[in-house]
Amino acid sequence: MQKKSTTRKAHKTREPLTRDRIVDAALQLVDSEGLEGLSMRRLGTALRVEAMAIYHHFANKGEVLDGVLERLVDEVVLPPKGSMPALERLRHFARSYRQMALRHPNAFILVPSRRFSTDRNFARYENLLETFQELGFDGALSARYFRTLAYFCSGAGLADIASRAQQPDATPVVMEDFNNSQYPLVIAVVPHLRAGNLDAVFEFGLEIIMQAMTRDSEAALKQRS
Amino acid sequence: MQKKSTTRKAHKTREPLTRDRIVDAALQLVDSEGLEGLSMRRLGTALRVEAMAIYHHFANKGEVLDGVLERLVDEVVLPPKGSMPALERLRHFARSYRQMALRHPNAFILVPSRRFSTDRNFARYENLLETFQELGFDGALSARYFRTLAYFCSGAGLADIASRAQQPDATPVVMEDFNNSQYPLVIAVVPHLRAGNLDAVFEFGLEIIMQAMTRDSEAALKQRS
DNA sequence: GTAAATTACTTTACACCGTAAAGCTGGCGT
DNA sequence: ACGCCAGCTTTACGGTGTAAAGTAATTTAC
Repeated sequence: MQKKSTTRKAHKTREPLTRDRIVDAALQLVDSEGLEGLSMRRLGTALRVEAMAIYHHFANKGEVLDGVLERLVDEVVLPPKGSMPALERLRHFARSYRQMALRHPNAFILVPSRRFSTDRNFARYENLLETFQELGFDGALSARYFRTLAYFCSGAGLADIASRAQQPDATPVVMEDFNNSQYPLVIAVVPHLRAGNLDAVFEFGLEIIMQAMTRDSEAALKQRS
Repeated sequence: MQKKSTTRKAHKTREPLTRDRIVDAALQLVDSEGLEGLSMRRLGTALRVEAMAIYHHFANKGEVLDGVLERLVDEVVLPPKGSMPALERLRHFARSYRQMALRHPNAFILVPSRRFSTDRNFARYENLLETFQELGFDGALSARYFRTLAYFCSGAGLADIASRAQQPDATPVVMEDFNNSQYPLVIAVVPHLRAGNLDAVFEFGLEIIMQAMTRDSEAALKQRS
């Protein structure tokens, strides 16, 4: 009752602002310019509006960032219940999480650092936890595996982004006189951490967690029957 | 030759600025006020100096942050080579990493998000990789386990910090009408993720990685002999 | 011993930031 | 027809990082 239909109202004036349009523009700005490139004034300019206009839709900049965050987590998909075994669904979830991170390297930092407890997000958790329940895990074990998977995925997202980001100022680690340096083990490892190999590194770690879950799931389901 | 002894010079004037003193004050400021509480002017005030004085020791604010970052990673200890088996040393390293995160919740975000490739840091990597080598891992496997452990630890640091941070504005998730809500699985899991239980959650995930390393190490060392 | 150079810091200034507060303005309900 | 008010703009304030120039003391050069 307090909010009228903002839908069909722009008939001859310009398109009015909406939370959606603002968050769209904000995410686009962050994707292209980086997190520090997002200012209320720049965001206003992108929307052909004065900065203060945004404050009629969001209380402050933090709320805009929360909107962007919500967009990001919405991109992560857990396959629907019947589509594949529970373990495979979790594996897809983890991969989807990582793909989201790589699509939004500048914005991703928001995900593990900004806390958000919206109702919608609780629903997401509930969905995920159903999958753990299918594996036979109780609350304690679900909590542990949920966090283990989340730790791994968010750490991988951050680290991979940092690995891929080539900052122009930094020394490009010239291999010329680095090859016979004092750090032979580093040299042996570096090629395996190039951008093209990070997928395999991620899959390696993910597999370790998945195998542990498989074992515990079999034990839990057997005991239960 | 270009830098004279800046050590004994303050005989009647005040203590002169040094990079160390600046980074000290910066870390202290971040610890007590948060990352966004660190500004060049506030940092100057803390050092009883004008903000611009700092620029005679650091090119810009980013370099100061890099200094703080260096301080943080210096707090993480890998036990010396003879002190205990390689696997135990890595376990201690992981715990030490986590403890550092919990000691500096406001500054920790710098660690997984800021890239830094100082010589000193390469030396640290080399040290760590020696431990993996002891386990019989080649470059590829070292790379994979190194990253898996790092992913897990940095993700855990971030998530635990976010979990512990109670922001005063947020709804304190009133359990009154939440208990018989639509999210029973969330309710079953939440108590296991309270601050007091996060140590156990971390150890759980760490153990999964350690056990995988143990298996692979035994296989690698056996094959080698 | 004096002049020049260097070092360590301050002063001033600029363009940007988030946002509080007040002003405008056109379409709507009555 | 009138007033309201949602949606946007204007102005302003105190903060930010830092470029550029100024100042004072110490060190160096001859």
